[in-house]
Amino acid sequence: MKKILREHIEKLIPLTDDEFSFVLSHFSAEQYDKNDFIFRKGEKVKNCYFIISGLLKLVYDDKDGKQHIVSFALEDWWESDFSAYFSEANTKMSLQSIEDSITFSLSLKNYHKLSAEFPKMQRFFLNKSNTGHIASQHRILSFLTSNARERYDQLIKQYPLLVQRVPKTLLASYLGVSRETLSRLSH
Amino acid sequence: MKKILREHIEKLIPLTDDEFSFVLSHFSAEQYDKNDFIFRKGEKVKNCYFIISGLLKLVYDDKDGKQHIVSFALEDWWESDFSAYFSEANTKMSLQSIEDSITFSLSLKNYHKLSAEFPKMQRFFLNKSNTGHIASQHRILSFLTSNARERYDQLIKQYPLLVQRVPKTLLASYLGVSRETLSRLSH
DNA sequence: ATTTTAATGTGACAAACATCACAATAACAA
DNA sequence: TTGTTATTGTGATGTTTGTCACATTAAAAT
Repeated sequence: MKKILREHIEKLIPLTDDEFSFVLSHFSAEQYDKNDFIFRKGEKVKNCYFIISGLLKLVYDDKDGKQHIVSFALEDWWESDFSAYFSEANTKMSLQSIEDSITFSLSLKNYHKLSAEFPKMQRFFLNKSNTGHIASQHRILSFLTSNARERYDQLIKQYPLLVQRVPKTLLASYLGVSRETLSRLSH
Repeated sequence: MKKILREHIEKLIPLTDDEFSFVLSHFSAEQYDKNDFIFRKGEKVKNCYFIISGLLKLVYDDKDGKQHIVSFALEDWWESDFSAYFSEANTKMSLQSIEDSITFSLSLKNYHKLSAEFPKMQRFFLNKSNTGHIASQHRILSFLTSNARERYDQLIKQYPLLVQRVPKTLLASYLGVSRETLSRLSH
C-alpha cells in the first residue's frame, strides 16, 4: 500500500526514503466496504483521498432526487469535493464507494503543511491539479461536441476497464443521458 | 498594467517590491486587436496568458467546421490550451480575441523557472489551478443537471457582465445549444 | 434454496432541441 | 453615405433524447 503511494508520487517526483517517510506521515489509511459513504452531501470534508484500490463515485443529488455522477475515482486517482475541501465549507456532493476500497486520506491542514514544508510535494500537487483541470476540460468538450452515442464511445475508448466494472445505470448518470437511452445505443 | 498583475497575485500571495520585480521579469506584455488570434489550432503554444484587459475565447473546431467555445477569458483570468502548453504538443484549440485585449504572457520555461525558484509563486499557480479545476467541474455539473434554459440562467447569474459583452451566437456555442434555441429561450 | 433487490432491455409516447429557410436589424467598412 | 457583413428572431419540420410502463435476467441477501 505504501509502495503504491510512493510509486504514484515518484512517477512525477523522485523521493529519498526519508522524504517519503515524511510525506507518508501526513496521510492515513482508510478502508471502505462497497456502498459505504466516504462523506455525504452537507457534511464537512476533512480530507482528500488517494485511491489505492477500489472505485468511488462523486455524486451530486439534484432537487428532484436524481443522482448525477460528477466523477469516478479509480486506483491511482485523487478525489474529494474539492470546492468544499479547500474552502472548508459544507459539501454539495457525496463520495461513495462502488467497490470495496482502500484510500490514503490527506487533511487540508496536512496538505498545506506538506506544500509549505516540502516544495517538491507542492510541485506534485500542482501537476496533479493541472492534469485534473485538463481532464475536466476534455469532458466539457465532449458535452459540447458530441451526442450521447459519441460520448459513450469516447468513454469506452478512454476508460475501457471502468466501463466493464460499472453498471450501465451509473455510466448513464456520468454521461448525462437516461439509462434507457444508453441501453438503446448498443444497436 | 503592472499594477493589475501585482494586485491579482497579491490577492493570494503578498509580495515585496523586489519579489514582484523578479516575478514580472518572467512575463512579457502583448497586445491584440479584436479578432486577432493569440494562437491557432495545430500550432505550438509557447505561453499561457494572463488577461489584463479585454476578452478572449478558447475555441474548438469540430470535424464539421462548427465552433465550440470551451472557455471565455476575461480580465484577471489565465488562459491557454493548457494540455498543449504543458506537454509542448500541438494545440487542438485556438485562442482568439473578442475585444481589443492586453495580456501578460508566460512561457513554459519561465513558468517552471518561477515555480522552482520561488515557491510562493508555485503556491499561487497551485491555487489558480485548483480554482480552475473546480470551475470546470461546476460547468460539467451544469451539463449533467440542467437543460438549455437553466444553463443560460446560470450563466447570466454567474457572469452577468460577460453576457452583455458577448453576442448570443457565442454564448450559445459556450452553452452547447444552437443559437436558434438560445434565441427562443427569452420567452 | 428462496426471497428480495438491482440491472437491463424495450415499446409507446412526449418533450427538448437541432436544422433549414428566410427576414429584419445592427454594426462595420469602403 | 452606401454597400457589406454580423447578429438576431422566428416559422416549419425532423431528430434526439427523456419519461413511463412493464418484462426479464442477474446479483445479493436471508
